[in-house]
Amino acid sequence: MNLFQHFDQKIKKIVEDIDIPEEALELLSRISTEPPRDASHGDLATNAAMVLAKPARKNPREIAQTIADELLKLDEVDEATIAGPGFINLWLSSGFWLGQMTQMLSQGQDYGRGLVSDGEKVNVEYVSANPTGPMHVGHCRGAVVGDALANLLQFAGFDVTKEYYVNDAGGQIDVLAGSLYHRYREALGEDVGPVPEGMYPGGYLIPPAQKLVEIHNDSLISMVEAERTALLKDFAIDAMMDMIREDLAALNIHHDVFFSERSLHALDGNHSKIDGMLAGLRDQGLVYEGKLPPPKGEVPEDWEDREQTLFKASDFGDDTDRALKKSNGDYTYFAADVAYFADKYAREFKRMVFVLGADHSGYAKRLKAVASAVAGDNATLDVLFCQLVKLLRDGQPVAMGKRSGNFVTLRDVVDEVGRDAVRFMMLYRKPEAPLDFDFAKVTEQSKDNPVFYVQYAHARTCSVFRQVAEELPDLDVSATGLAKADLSLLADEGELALIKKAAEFPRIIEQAAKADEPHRLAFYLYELASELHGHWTKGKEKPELRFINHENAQLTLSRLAMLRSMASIIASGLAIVGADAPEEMR
RNA sequence: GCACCCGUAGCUCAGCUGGAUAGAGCGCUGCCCUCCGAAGGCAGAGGUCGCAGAUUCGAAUUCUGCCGGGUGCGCCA
Repeated sequence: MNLFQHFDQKIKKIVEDIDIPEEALELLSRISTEPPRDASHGDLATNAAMVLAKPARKNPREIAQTIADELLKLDEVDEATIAGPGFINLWLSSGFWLGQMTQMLSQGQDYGRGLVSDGEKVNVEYVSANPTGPMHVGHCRGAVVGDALANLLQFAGFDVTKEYYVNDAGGQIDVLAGSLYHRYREALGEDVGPVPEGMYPGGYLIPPAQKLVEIHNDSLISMVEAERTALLKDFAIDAMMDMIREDLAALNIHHDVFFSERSLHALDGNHSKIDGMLAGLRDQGLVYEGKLPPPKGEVPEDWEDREQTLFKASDFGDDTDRALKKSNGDYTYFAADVAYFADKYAREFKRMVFVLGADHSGYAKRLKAVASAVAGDNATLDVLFCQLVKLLRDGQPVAMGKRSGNFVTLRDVVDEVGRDAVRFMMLYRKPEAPLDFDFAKVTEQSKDNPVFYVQYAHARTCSVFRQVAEELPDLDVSATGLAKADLSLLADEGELALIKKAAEFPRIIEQAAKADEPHRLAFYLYELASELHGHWTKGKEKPELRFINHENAQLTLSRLAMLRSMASIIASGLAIVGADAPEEMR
C-alpha cells in the first residue's frame, strides 16, 4: 500500500462513521486521496466531502469540516484545512515523512516493490519481429516499451513472462530459404548473378551461407527438394534468430520464451494445434463457412467472392468476421493467432499484453475478440500500440526508403547513441504519441537530455560519498552506519521536499503498472532528479545546507542517509527503464 | 467510405484515469561558480487546452458532432 492509499482508507473509515445515508456508501470508491498539484495545498488532498455532499444533502464544506476534525486527531496529521468547493487539504507531520524516509533506507532497492500483485501470472509479448533479417530501427520502440513494461510489472509484483512470437511459418520463410540457397550457391563459387527480385537482398545472409558450406559442403545441391528446403528453413530461421537475439541483447532485452508459430501448424498425428482449436470453436458456433462482403472504399483488384472459413469476430466487437483459411487452403496468420492465444490461456496467464506497432492497429479488435471467445472473463488482454519513430539527424529527417541498403538497423542506432539513451528516450513519451528521435540530442551531455540529467543526479550523489570517504574517513556510511542516522535532523524545507518527492515512488509504480504506462516512470525520474539538482545547488548559496558538514557528523550522517535513499530510488527506476545508474559520468 | 491514434506555450511534450490559479524542457530576457560535479541552479515573459454542444458541485480529461494530421482496411506476416 502506498501512503496515499493509507490515508484514503483512513478517510473512508471516518466517513463510514459519520452520519451519511446508506446509499451514499456506494460512492466511497469515488473518493480519492492524492498529492495536490500545488504544494501550497498541503501534502494530501481528498475530495471526500464533495463526493458525499449530494447524497447527504449537506453543504460540502460542512461535511469537510466534520471529516477534517476527525483527521486532525491522527498523529500523522499536523493540519487539515478546507479549501475551494470542499477539498480537505492535509499537512502531514515531519515525523510521518521521516518514517517514510526510514522505510526507504531500510528497504533500499525493494522500496515500492510488490505493491500491485501477489504473483499473478502475466504474459508480455513484444518485439516478435519476423526472423527474416536483422532488426531495424522501427522495432526499437516496441521492444523498449515492452521490455520496460515487463520490468515494471515484475517490480510491481506480477509473475511476468517475457515472450517473443517467432513468425517462422508462412510465405516469408519460403522466400528466406530461397534467398539463403542463392547465397549458398554463391558461396560454393557458382556464378549466380545478383539476388533475384522478390528475394531478400541483404548481405546478412552471406555468413550463414558460408557456414552452411562449411557444414554440408555441396551436398545440398543434390538433395531432393523437399528435404533441402526443410533444411534451409531450419538453418535460416536459427541463424536469423541468433542475429535478432544479439540485437536485442545490445538493448539489454532478454525474452524468457520464444514461441514458434510453426509449432502450432505442426501435426501431432493428423491434427495440429490450430485444427484442434478451431474444431472447438466450431462446436461453439464461432467458426463457420461463409462469404465476406468486399471491403468498403477501394475494392482490391483481385477480389474474389468466395465461401471461406470464418471466425465470428463480429460477435465480440470486431467490425467484421475474419478469415481463417487462405484461398490455397492454408491457415491464415490469424488462425495461428487464435491457437496461440489459446496456448497462452492454457499456460494460465491471467493477463496478457501485446505490444504492437501502430501499423497493426487494425488488429486490436480481432485479438480482443479471440480473447473473449476463448477465455471469456477469465483473462484480460491489453494491446499497446507504439506510434512510429521519426529519426532526425541535425533536425533533418533521416531517409529510410525500403530500397535495400537504406534502412537503419537497430544496431546502428544503439552503437551510435548507446543503449541507455535509446531506452530512456523511447520511454520519454507516451507510446501512442509519435516520437522524434534526434541523434544529436540524445548524445548531448546536458540537461536538454533527460537520460543524462537523471543519470547525472545519481552520479552526483555517488560523488558526495566519494568526497566523504576522503574528508571524513572515520564516518561509517555503510548501511548499518546510515541506519543509525538521526533523521529528525533533516529539517530543511528542501530536504523535506526531496523526501516527499521520493515517497511518491511507490504510487508512481502502482499507477504506471496498472495503466501499462512505463513512460510515467521516466517522467517521474526526471522530476526527482530535478528536485535533487535544485537542492544541491542551494548548497552553493547556503553552505549550511551542504550534505557534508565538517562540524556536525550527525547531521552529515542523516543527510547522507537521505542521499543514499535518493540514489537507491533512481537506481531502481533506471533498472526498470533498463538503463544503468552510473557512479560517475566522466 | 470505415476503424484506431493524435491535436495543450513560438518548438518538443507532461498532465496522476473528473479536481483548485493547466505544468516541464528548448528558445527568449535577466541573474548565481574562491565553495560537495556550473555537465548544474534561480527568476521573468509566453495559453480562447483544434471548434461546437452535452453530462455535473467541477471537464484539457467522459459522451456526441464537426475540423485538421497520422496509421491501417479479405487470402501478406
